[in-house]
Amino acid sequence: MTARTPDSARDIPEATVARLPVYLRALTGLAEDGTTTCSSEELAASAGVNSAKLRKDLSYLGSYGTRGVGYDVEYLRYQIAREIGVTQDWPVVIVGIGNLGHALANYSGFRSRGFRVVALLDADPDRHTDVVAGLEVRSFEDLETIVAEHDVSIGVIATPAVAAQSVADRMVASGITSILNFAPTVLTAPEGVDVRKVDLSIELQILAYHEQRKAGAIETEVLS
Amino acid sequence: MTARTPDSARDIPEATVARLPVYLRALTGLAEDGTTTCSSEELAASAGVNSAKLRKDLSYLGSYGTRGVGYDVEYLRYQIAREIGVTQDWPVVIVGIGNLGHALANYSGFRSRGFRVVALLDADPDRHTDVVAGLEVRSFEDLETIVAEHDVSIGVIATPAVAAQSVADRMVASGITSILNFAPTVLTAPEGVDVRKVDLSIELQILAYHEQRKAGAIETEVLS
DNA sequence: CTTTGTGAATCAGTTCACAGCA
DNA sequence: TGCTGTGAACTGATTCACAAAG
Repeated sequence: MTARTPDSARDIPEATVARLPVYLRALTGLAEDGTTTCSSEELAASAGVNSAKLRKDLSYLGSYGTRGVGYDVEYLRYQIAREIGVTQDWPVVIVGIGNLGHALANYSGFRSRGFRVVALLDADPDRHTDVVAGLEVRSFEDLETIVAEHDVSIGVIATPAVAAQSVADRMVASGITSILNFAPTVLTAPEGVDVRKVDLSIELQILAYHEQRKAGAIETEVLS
Repeated sequence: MTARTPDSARDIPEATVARLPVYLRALTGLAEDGTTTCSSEELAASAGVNSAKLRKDLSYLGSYGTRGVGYDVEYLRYQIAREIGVTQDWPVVIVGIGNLGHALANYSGFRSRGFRVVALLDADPDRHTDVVAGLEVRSFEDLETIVAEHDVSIGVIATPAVAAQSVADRMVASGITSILNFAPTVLTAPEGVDVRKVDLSIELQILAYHEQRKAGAIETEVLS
């Protein structure tokens, strides 16, 4: 056993991991503006966080700044990209090519950030003639073949809620170990398989909650 | 001043607020299955959380359960819906009718959860002839009129990143106080305006980070 | 006897404030 | 002198474990 855990084996807090992509995007923006160096204050402003949090977050990756100066934009950008793992190319399959699946297939932000959509699958044979984002929509039955062929470890679910769990089960069986779920349902997956969800209507409901309280506060003000 | 803050003025932790929509969905599912009563254990399982957390969350709303028995599904569902504010109808405008805007306009989960899309706006005149989800795509210039006419307080941004901040500014100026941002950029808004973001590629990047570490762990195992 | 509702304990995340280095 | 990197203090969220209620 070495005294220090080597390389990228340090454990980074979940909250920090969730912000690294934001910093990466901010740094890309600064680089495009021709900025070569930035302080924690400037980068924090572009990323929409406070500078103490930014510095603490970066400290989990290592000491990539220079005291009295700041950070080299390009160097830091590379270090964060490497830490996240987006310097390599991740093949991805999307299952469920309805409105949302369409939008995801065409989303350029995946391609530009190290993700390559290798296949679009749908259970409905009527969709198998479609070509979306330059890819033919294929049968869900082809999942195993595609996963094996392209060594896919990340799957995206954009099916209706009722189909989502069975799609997830089949993904796991075929060897996928990370799932991004857009279907409005809770998925269960075995230990070792990561599931993240994006729920469009939940975010709106959270806004509605706060909006309702604003209205309440105004009423209270008027009454007082 | 009363000793106890009245009605819904109690303050509920942010983490709890974010889970209430999940409980609401789980309860709707149970109700559809014909379940009339459930324990915290059962509801927690449907929502994908542990039962202690569920009970603590519900305790912020009030005492809606019966000791020794559990919760009445329909009654609890209504109480949570009321607390979130989705018993009323929230008019919403969507700006940016590209692939994602299309998908959002057609998303049935909004309608069924108390949100009514009253207008689709786009800056591109070529899109103004389109009809999406039964609504004509209108000019972004109509924003103020529509917000005033329908008393809109929630706006959804699905434009490219470069346009997002100016759309947000214009929304705020027109009276919108809650914004859901799908554009991959950090928005700034004045005090009193809530902004939430949904970033499709950030979620994938978080999965990639964990996926990369799994691969690393396997390598370490092989070496040891 | 079962299951809720909740103080107390624990754990994670954020902010503060300043020592240490360029 | 200026800005990073980080212990220490603080704040918020989660989990535990049990008293209170039906």
